[in-house]
Amino acid sequence: MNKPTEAELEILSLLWQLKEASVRQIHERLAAVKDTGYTTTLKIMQIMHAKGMVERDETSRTHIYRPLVKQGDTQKSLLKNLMTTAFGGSTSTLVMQALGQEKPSKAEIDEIRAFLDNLDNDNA
Amino acid sequence: MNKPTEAELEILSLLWQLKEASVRQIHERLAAVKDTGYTTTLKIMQIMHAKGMVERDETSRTHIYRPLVKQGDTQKSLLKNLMTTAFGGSTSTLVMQALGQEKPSKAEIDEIRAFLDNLDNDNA
DNA sequence: TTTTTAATACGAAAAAAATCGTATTTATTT
DNA sequence: AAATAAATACGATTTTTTTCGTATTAAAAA
Repeated sequence: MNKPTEAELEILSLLWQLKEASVRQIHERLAAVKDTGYTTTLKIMQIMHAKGMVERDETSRTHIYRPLVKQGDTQKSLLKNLMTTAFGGSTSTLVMQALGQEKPSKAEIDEIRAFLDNLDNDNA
Repeated sequence: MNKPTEAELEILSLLWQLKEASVRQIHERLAAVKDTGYTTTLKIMQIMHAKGMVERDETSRTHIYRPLVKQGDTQKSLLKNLMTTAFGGSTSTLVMQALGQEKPSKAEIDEIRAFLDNLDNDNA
């Protein structure tokens, strides 16, 4: 599982969200946020395709891209990496930093509580 | 707050842990894990110094480096970045992924519970 | 049909990051 | 004192990532 580059991740993230998209669709969203050229977006998506991170439907002239790498897997590996490099391996430090970031809603908090209860049961 | 590169982060991480260290000390730990040359480590630490990420005591021949960027701040900004790019901004998804990674101990779980309780109080 | 617009392909350049070799200096050992 | 070892400085190279220009092709509009 090869780590996506920063630019690749931005695009992957949009693909996960949209399920599928053309280069132009992706580019428009990127351009709304950062200053970048169309062919740059195109090229990175082509590279991702060459690497097998995405597939594309070429039946019509405008190719439609879909993510091949699973969001969960990528999240997992990036988190693991960050955990060891920046957090000295401490799960709880990472989790608390994340929670402190911006207050999650009550619903989210409860969701996490339930998750913790489950973990705890397994422990006992 | 400039994002450290991957190689810089590895070194920073060791510096946070050790509080201070010579190039050789850092290099030995790095070399235990990955295949890398001494001058490479040196060069990166010099670059970090030039960028103001670390300070160094040059009074003795062997320079002693100390981190200038705070671990918490760096963690925060890296997490925030990861949260938006890979997690579509969802705190709870990130937290649960992290928790699922490898089971935290009961102590850690309780620590996180307490943290959640606090958050929840503020909400109410 | 001609022109214009919108898409991909592709290579090359630019920028960023990492690696390494060599010179030089300082300390330590013989 | 001479030889060896261990450190920094620094430039150059290599590798990786990002950006972009230009050619070509296909569709749409005039």
